[in-house]
Amino acid sequence: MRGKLTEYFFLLSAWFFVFSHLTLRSGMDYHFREIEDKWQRFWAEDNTYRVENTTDKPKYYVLDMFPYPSGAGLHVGHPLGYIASDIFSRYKRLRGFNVLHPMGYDSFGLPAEQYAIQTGQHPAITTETNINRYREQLDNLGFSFDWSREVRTSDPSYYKWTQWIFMQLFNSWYNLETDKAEPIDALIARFKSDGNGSVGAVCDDDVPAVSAADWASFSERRQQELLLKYRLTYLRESNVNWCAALGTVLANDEVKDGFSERGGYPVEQKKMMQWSMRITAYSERLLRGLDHIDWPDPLKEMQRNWIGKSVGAMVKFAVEPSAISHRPSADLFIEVFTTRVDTIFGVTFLVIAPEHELVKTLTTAGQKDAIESYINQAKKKSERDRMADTKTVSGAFTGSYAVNPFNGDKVPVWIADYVLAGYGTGAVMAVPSGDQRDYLFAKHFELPIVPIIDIQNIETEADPTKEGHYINSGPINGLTYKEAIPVLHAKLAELGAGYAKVNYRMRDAIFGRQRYWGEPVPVYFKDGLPYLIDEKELPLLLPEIDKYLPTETGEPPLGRAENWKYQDAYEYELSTMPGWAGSSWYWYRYMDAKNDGEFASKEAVAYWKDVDLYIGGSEHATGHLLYSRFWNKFLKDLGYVNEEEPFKKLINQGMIQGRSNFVHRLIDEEGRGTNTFVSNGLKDTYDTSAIHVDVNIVQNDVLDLEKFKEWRPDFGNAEFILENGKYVCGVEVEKMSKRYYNVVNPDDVTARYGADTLRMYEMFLGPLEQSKPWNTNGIEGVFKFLRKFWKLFHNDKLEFSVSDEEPTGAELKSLHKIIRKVEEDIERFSFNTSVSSFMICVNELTELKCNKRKILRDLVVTLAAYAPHITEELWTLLGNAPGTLSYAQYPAFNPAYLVENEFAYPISVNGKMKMNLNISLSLDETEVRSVVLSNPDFQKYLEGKEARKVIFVKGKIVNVVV
RNA sequence: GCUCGGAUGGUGGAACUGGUAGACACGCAGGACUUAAAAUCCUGUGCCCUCAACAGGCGUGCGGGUUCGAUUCCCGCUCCGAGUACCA
Repeated sequence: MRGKLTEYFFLLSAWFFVFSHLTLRSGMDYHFREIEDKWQRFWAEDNTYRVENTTDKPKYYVLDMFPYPSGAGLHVGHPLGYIASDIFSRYKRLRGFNVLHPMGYDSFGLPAEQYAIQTGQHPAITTETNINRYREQLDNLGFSFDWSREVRTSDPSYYKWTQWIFMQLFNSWYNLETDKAEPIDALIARFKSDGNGSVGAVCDDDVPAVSAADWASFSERRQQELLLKYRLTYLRESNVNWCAALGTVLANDEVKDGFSERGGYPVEQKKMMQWSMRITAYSERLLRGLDHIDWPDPLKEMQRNWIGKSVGAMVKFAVEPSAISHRPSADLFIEVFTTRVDTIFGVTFLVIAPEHELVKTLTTAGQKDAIESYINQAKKKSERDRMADTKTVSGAFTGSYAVNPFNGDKVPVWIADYVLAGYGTGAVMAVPSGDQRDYLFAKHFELPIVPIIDIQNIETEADPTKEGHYINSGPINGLTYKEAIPVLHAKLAELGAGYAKVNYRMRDAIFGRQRYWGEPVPVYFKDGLPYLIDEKELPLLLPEIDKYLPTETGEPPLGRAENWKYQDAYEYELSTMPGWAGSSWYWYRYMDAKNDGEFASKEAVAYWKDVDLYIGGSEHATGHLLYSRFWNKFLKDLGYVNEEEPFKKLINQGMIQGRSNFVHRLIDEEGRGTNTFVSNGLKDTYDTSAIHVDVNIVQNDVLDLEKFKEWRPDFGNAEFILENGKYVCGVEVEKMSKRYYNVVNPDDVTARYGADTLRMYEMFLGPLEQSKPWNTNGIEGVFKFLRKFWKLFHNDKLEFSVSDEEPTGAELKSLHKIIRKVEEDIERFSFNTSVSSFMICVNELTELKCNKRKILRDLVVTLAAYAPHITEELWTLLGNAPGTLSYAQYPAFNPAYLVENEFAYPISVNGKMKMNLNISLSLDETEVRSVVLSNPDFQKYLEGKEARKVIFVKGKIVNVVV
């Protein structure tokens, strides 16, 4: 304790030294460090931003995507969204809302585990360290988070409820009749009374028909097996992305080009028993829900594409028996999904995926070698290879034929890797006249191409249009597309050959990882079947293990836990939940973060309802944001929450890219680097190579030569060829990363300029949604602005001095312009323009030498959301109680102060601006017309010509047409 | 390939529903203050022509169009960024 205290004082005095040094150096009177420390401490001690769940104020929920606490700490790009959301939260508070603005950590994840593997350090320990560092950095920026509601997904008190939600999913099925999830008990009751024949449910494809009598006769085991086919989370043998190097399974969106997104290791397809989430049950609701939420259109579009709804039909093609030697049954069919049944008479062959289950059956003896070699070749191709040559046509004939149910034509069955096993039925009916891939395939293998529409042009490529009238198409000849569809659907039903069907691209989400640092799945196995542990035993704690690696037998790390058994008898599930588990419901936990009896109380959920504003990156479009909507809908179906959609409005903040600096090193004749460096403007006259240089020793692209020599002692005696006495560095925009020496730590910026400057500067940089490179070139301007603002309240002797005189019209006008502007800008998330307007306002008031209390008081409130520290300080200097600024009232805008009676009309001739004329705004069109035309200065623009027409827009423009 | 964004001075950007393009800031140049520097303040700064002022011409990626008037709307193109990947 004593040691800590001494350390504290030492640090404090060190700070004061740095601080007073800075002050003396710059001679400034705005002591940001002192002010910011003081108020950050005050807010923490005062619990200024603690929020209650019960008030008579309207609620407003502002959420940031919580961070994964990485070892690298925050860089200057991370806080961009947090600053915006903080400004918005503070503004809403000033508008009388009860604002929930929490923060927490998505603290389960791979990097901590990878670090544990390397160092043996428990991930919980490194995670804790990283969180503390993040917290310190966040605190430095003056955010108004209610830290009493902090959540950490890796904390047992939190993952207890993640596990609980998993249990609810396990205990639920999706009823298509009511179009919602329901308790599994209701399904069991149906089985008991009627069997499963009448049950409309989302379930596995291979569910057998079961009568009530069957069900009653089933063993416990068979009953459980059947139920598992209906549960919303279920075990399934699925093709997973297996990454041998990571010893784990990756989700589709974690694999890029056949390699793991993290680490870049090769990924192969492997069959494995996996927990899955039946998100497909919600496809339609996830799609429809997008129409009712205020999200950026590109983001919604991404989700729509991901869900990938297509309306079409299933059509069965009977396999022609003759050719097949070893036919297992008489009624063998190939089922295809098509969005163009209308082209069925143009089918000249079928194509099935190389992995299709019928491939073996359909291959005739004569084609066996060709098919096998093609399959082997397809297997060897990595996804990257397949992507690289989309133009190459490949495939093999099985030797079998199928029969077109509509006209009885025999068509050959081929295999080709352009047909994917995982989509639709893994088989397509090929219509070369209407589909370009089919067309290329037919041309390549010399298969027939049959035109089916009269105006179709298939000379050089397929024509997919639906215009015109059908030909060569039996019953639909002469009909248009619209007329043909009902005829075809009727025919399909009549023939028993198919039915209309809606297909989705989205697949069920795999919900398990062969990893340690994640939520344990609250399941144990008895006779090879999964059972939930008792709810009272939650949380199922993550056990200690000796090493964070898979076991020797290839089991996940949890297999190493000693004596880790349910009731000392049954094996627990050894995989853990994926990264997105904890983040799929966290916004509810913030509502009632400490509740030990529920994930959040009914009252809290009823009060806060949903997130009004969510700010985060668009990279989560098809992961986190889709899973969260899924879990939210599920929780609503069971009555635990009240809203169909969790995030009413969403804003994507752009990425802050790094801005790298280079020095240009002179190269000698042999191509070796020398000890001489050339300034950027002169580099083209020499042979040079560029070397990254730490951006922190560069200011406005000018290199600090001494610091450079210090930074790279190996260049301690470097020589420089300067331009205008300076060494100018080269510049490039790259990812912000340690290896480019372009990482800027917000702590360094706040040490130099303060948090208020950093906050305003990040906003000043440009529109929130836009990605932009970080550079500090303009930060001085924002810093100067704050000092000017401070000066308004102080006299020449740097004493606080405001006057109680009545404000003038000009002063009131300036104030009310900014009151309106900030209001408008914040509501449309245009924070950058507000900062400019604040500068204009302070420039105007400085010009007017305004230090009137009545003006400055309101200005302080208006600026409070952007620069909370300096405004708190001035607010108390103005005589208000400390801490009350956050809950003050945003000043009311009074348009009366902005009324003008004159306007400097731009006068243009033929649309080109020529001059300005001050004209009273009370004049109407004819009066203005005569004022302009009779103005002597204006005559010369007419050049003696007649004014043919005068366009007049009141308060805007006068345009004279000659 | 498809989908969605974007392109404005030396730089970041502004111009909200078609109405004075370049606000605000950085940078740069010049000046004041200072022994000097820092800080601060003042002036100028889209490009071209002009000694300069006045005046003029050009100008929002490129080419057209609609309009009294286009950075803004329409058509075609170029380039950059993001997402997606043979989806039947």
